[in-house]
Amino acid sequence: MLSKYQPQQFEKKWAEEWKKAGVYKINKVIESIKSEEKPKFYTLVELPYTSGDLHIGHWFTFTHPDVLSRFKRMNGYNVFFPMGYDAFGLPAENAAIKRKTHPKDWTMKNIETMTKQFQQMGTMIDWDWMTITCQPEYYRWNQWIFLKLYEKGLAFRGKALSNWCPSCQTVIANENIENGKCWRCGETVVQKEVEQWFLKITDYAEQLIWPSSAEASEGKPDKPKIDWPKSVKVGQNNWIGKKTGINMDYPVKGSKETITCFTTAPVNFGMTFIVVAPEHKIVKKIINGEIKIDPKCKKEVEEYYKKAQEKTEMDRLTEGKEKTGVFTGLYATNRIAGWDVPVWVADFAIGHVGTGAVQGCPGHDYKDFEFAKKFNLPIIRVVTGEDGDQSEIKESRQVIIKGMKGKMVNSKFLDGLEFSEGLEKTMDYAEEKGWGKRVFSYHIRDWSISRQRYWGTPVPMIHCVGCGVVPVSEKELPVELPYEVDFTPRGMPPLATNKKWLNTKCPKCGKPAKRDPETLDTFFDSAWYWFRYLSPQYKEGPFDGERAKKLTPVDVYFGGAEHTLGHTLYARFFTKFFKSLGMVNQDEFALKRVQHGIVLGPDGNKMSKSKGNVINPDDVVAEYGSDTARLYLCFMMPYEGTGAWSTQTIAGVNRFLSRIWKIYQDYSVMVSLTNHDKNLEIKLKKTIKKVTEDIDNIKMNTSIAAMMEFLNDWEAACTTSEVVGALSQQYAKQFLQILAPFAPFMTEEIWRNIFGEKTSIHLSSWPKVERKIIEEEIVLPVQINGKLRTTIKLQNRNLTETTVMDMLIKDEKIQKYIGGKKYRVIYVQGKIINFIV
RNA sequence: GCCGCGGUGGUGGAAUGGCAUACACGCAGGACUUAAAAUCCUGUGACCUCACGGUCGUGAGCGUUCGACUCGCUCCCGCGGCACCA
Repeated sequence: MLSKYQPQQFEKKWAEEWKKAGVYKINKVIESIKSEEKPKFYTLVELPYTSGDLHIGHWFTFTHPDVLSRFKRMNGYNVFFPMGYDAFGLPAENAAIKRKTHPKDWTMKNIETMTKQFQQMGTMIDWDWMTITCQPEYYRWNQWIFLKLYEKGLAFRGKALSNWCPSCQTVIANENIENGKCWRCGETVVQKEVEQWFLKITDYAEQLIWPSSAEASEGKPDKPKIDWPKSVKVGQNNWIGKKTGINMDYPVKGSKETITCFTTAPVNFGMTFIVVAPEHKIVKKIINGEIKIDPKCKKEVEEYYKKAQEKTEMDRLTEGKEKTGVFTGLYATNRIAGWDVPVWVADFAIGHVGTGAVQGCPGHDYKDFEFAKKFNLPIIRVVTGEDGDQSEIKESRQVIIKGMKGKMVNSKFLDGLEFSEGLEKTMDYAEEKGWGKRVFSYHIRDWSISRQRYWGTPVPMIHCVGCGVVPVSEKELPVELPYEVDFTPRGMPPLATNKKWLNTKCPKCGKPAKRDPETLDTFFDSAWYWFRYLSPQYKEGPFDGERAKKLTPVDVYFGGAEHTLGHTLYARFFTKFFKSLGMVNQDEFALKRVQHGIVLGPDGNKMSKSKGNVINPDDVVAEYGSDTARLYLCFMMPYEGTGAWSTQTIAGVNRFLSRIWKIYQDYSVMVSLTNHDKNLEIKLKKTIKKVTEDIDNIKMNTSIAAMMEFLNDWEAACTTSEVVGALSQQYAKQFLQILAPFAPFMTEEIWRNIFGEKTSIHLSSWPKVERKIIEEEIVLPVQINGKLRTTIKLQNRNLTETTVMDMLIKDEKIQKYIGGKKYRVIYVQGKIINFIV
């Protein structure tokens, strides 16, 4: 009697068996790196946040990496696929406040439930090898790294206008603002001047720029190939925002002042005014009387400055697009064009962007144009070379924009030049004359890492009245995060409320001093965690350098696209910093980056409790088992894709596994196979090849499709040949092996119980891939004038054109098209034949 | 506005420049059943045709090619990122 496919009967059993036998022990990986017999493979998945809700999206994220890891292991790699949790952070603290519990208790409980759910997945993760960022064993090294950064001048205390979330009561990073709102709570972010800790990521701006693909491929044979998505590289480069330009100096008439404007395109022959930001030093000097101007103008400037102060930067940039501004009464000299331009104050200029002053070229820039139009300033468009309307160029090198009010100016300066050449010449000229200096500018800003909240790594610094800011000595680490703290929002850092913790002695002078009550941004925690994964218990440093040498860089890093501008950039920054300290010798921490999409609810919406469309992995496992869930998640769409969960498709995938189960049941009753199907064997070899290539390229959906196709053929062969199985045991086992990374439980059950194997299928070696598979028969498409008209069966794909032509010329159908006409033939051996009549 | 990615059946999606729509879902018809579920078989891009067969067809339009979903150019639409960035 053949049994039905009932995964619930054996999945738990194998999970326990694997654990008992230590099939997935990382210790074994660590032992074998010493011998260097096997190549290493480091699979990394972004460490999940301990939200407590494990939803099917987590499974989706982890299944593909698990399949790849199992596959690599069967292919002889020493695979390192560790796990950890991102356990500090605001959501835990907010949840604890809401539930009247403690962030630590809440977090640790979540880790427990999440781990249990994860374990059902049947991943090859070793759950005894974990890294949890909220534990002192981990954050102690955050503090150590912070001290190193401080030592190198890369961590500094600064006062800056910062993004402040009034609801979370903390500073948040630029990268974590979505449409002017806090990424975690959705509250509108305001600007507030706050003193805080920064990391000088700007010092690494140049190093963090991804080389163009041309530069990257410029023969560096010793360097490994870095394969990151274009979207990430381009996105990060835009964020770093390196621009070449020039700082132009404009002397202010009747004073010793100079206004410097940064520009990437010095269109000085179209420049008709200057705008300075309200924060500009010129404005301060006007207000304090250092620069004398017309009293009426002064009054207007003062009022405008006051109004601008009341607005946050966000208000200034978002409220309407209507330009505002006032004239200062001052003029500055545009020495290149040879005329004076009025100086205005306007809040569309921002103090910290460029030099805080804009040279207004309304003929070339849209916002300058708007400003000029509103305040009736001249608008000149510079036209050179072949640009613009030729008839007007004859009159002058500069032409007024059609329909715009303005003035015409003659200049021989740009004669005969293309526009871009004109810009170059202007820059050269300005530098030569000492009126300007070429500079680079970057968009990226220093990384604010202070958080005025409780649940994070304490900043290992002490504030002493006499000595100032003093670092905690390395020996004193960790500065433990105290449990007893009032962390409800009170407008001050919660740690400051625990006086016992706060008050300490200055390490320098020994007098009473206070600890820094701030905590580190959790992106600090995740900027280096994969190094800690190598040795979670290591006590001599953040990680074991020997292991880092053997196991890093990461081979594939799986994660979300939302971390393009935050986490992955910080992680690259830390890697380069570690390299500068000699701790590692790699430029990039991950050779390949793969980004997952999102599993939507069955209704096509993002899963959320309020919509009631959340798919719980536990329910799926109860209904179909883990193998089906895993297989479905791999089959439903490519890893990068986003799509809805389908209760119908998963039933189809379950059907596929049932059919496999059934076909293997035959082997338990089979005595001997008399009629092994040679054709099917060739199909299997092709399937093995396809599956091997596709898993390597993380195209799990098409590898499953290939296996489905094979099963269809196999079943068909079983009925036609009237031989149970149709495939000898040797090959039936191979098919089971290529399915094993996807369906670890079922394949193990069959491997052991039906084929009687003594060791796990997951420790077996991947079937050999045959490079050249000789097919007994192929079908060649025949085209007439590029259109498919018929096909022809060939004994093999290596037949010559003459042979094929001999066969075809007799064909009636072909004769219908080519009979009596002139034609020529294109024959691609084994692929296609095309008659051009 | 700038940058990046995409547009293929009813649906999810396949196709080193070489048979477009693999695989799956759904749907339709059939077998089994007293009946249903499950399972199995057949069909399934559109249009014309009783049929054999033919025409059209990968967002639109040009182009390169014996041959284009794939390469080039010009548009249209959708998604994502950045942005009063000087």
